[in-house]
Amino acid sequence: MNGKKIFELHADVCKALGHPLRIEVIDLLQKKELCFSDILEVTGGLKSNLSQHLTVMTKKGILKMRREGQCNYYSLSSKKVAQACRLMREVLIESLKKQNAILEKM
Amino acid sequence: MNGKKIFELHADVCKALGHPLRIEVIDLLQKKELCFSDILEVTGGLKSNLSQHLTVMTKKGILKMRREGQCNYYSLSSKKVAQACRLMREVLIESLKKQNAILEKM
DNA sequence: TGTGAACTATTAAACACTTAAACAATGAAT
DNA sequence: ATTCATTGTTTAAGTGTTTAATAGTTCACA
Repeated sequence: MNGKKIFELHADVCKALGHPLRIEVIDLLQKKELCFSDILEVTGGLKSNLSQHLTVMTKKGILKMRREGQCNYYSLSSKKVAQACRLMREVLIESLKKQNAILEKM
Repeated sequence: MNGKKIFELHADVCKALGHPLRIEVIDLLQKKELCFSDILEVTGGLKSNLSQHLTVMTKKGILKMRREGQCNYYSLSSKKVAQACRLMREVLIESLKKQNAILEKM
């Protein structure tokens, strides 16, 4: 494997976290597996769009899908996804706090 | 704050991980702070390009920058960035293994 | 055969990436 | 003080990628 190839694959997986709707879905699925229409009900928006985003996340390996009867159930492929997401949320919070502190000094 | 606003900000921070060069930089900075030209030497490519990627990461709060003498030193804003990145790398590895297992069955 | 659940295809608009060139800011040499 | 080299940053243009919206399709099953 070319030395840079791993960075491409890694970035590709990370990219799957880089959309508000996808973050919201990961947040939802932290608690438990849900089917497509359950997710749609919470997130709102178009079915086709949600479907596309779920497909992206599944292809990149951060979600798993299982078909049962007429419903498609989605879940996180690993707890590590939720952990990584939580860590990045903390990075965000710290960054917002820092910005705020700077603003208050002005 | 609008309920969805946090997802946007969160996705924005995650998006900063979604590029091969930026993953490579995070990998490098895990060990220690480095100055621009050190990073450039390892990653290769154009300096203007690297500069832009570093600026993005700094603005999104995942890197810090410090000027010393004629050099700009970059470092991770928090160990959490490295941790999150490592977790996502593990998610990738697991996903690659799974794909491989599927291929071998064929 | 009709219905509910979800996926796929298409396209225009928005956004991100690369490249090259111009532009600071600093420090050293004359 | 002036000039030069070094170290990056900024800007602008062109290209490529991602996203949202719409419409159409598939599949299971009652």
